[in-house]
Amino acid sequence: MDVKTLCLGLLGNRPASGYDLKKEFESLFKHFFPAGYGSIYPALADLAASGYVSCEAIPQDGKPDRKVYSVTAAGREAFARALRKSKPQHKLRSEFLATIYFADAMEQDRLEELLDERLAELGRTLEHIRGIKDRSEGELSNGMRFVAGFGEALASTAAEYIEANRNLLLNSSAAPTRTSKTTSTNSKTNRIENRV
Amino acid sequence: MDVKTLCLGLLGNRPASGYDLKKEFESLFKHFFPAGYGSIYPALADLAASGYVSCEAIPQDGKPDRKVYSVTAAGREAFARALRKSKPQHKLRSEFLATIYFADAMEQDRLEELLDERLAELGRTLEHIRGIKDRSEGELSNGMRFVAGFGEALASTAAEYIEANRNLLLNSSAAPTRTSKTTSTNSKTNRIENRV
DNA sequence: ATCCCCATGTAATTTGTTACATGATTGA
DNA sequence: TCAATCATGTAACAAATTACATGGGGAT
Repeated sequence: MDVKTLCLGLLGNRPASGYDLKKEFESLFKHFFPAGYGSIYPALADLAASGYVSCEAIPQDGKPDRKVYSVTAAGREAFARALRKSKPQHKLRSEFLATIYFADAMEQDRLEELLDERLAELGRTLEHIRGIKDRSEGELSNGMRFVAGFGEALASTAAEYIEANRNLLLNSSAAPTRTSKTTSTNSKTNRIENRV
Repeated sequence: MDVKTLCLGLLGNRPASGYDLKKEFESLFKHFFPAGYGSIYPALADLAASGYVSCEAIPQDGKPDRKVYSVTAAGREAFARALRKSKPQHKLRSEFLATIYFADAMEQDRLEELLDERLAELGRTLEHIRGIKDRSEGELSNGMRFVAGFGEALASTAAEYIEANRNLLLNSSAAPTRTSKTTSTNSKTNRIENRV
């Protein structure tokens, strides 16, 4: 499942131009599968070359032709095959965590800065996802809702974890607090009233 | 912060061979910064060429020389600079979520299979992290504990979310449930009380 | 016997990111 | 006037993954 396959899948919902697809990537896929023009345009060219999509060029004035792509029958089959293909990955690559791993070798200020920046980013992610959910009330499919909720759950857990445990990086006592109902035994120390 | 920088940082704790570093990547970094020999060996060669590490080759019989690398003063400075460098990224690339996004176009069996496989993987991740924590009781630094706890929190949230919402992908009613203490009131609808 | 651990590396390939290249229209 | 939106693409670069290449020793 690469950018190419994803473009093919999105075109299955409705015909679109590369520019349109970029906007879709910016909206729902942003937090778990970002893609830029540099990936999308070549992907569309490849799909067209494989016969999985057809392209209609619509002339416009002042702008390059708007090239609208539609899935072909072969394209639909190829996408269905891709969905059946096993083992979709789920990969995290976090320079943030890698950096925090070396917290001992860092200055407090720098540490605070990193944690705050990450919290801010998580806040933006949450806003973004909620914005999508609000704006498109009834229009989301089950898959879309599931995915949006998943992103929301992960981002809020991450934020809560950072808030609950940042002191662990500054002082040198205490064990990590799980932001969860199972957190159990942190009675007085740092307990989080949490929830989950 | 790439594999090269991470190797440099790890060598700051103790001298090691490429083989040793691989094992460290397999342990604590596995879930957020995986790296294979194909990345590690070239990284060490680069670091040596830059003068950030020195190498001592220890002859062995039947095996290739064991090459043990140690950080130099220049290497320590370079690593400290890297830690001060701003904006460490935190990137997720999930084919899993991308696939689920198209849940409507998939068969139930396939969907179940994907969810179960993901849950199994999350279970393995949790076991892995807890194993590390248990095995190295007092030896973990604050940074390491924070990172391990972070991974644990994310993985368990993901697992709980999938379990709580898989029905959403099968039936066609209901809104996503946030895996949260407030989940409670799913009285008649499926409404979620949620939110952070 | 067979598999896993030890131990190193190179080369090809894949994928994606960033920078480059162009340019009109619309709204603040 | 300035920024944003619309609209497409190519080329260079970066980074990591995978496959290739080799081989002894020890445990089951």
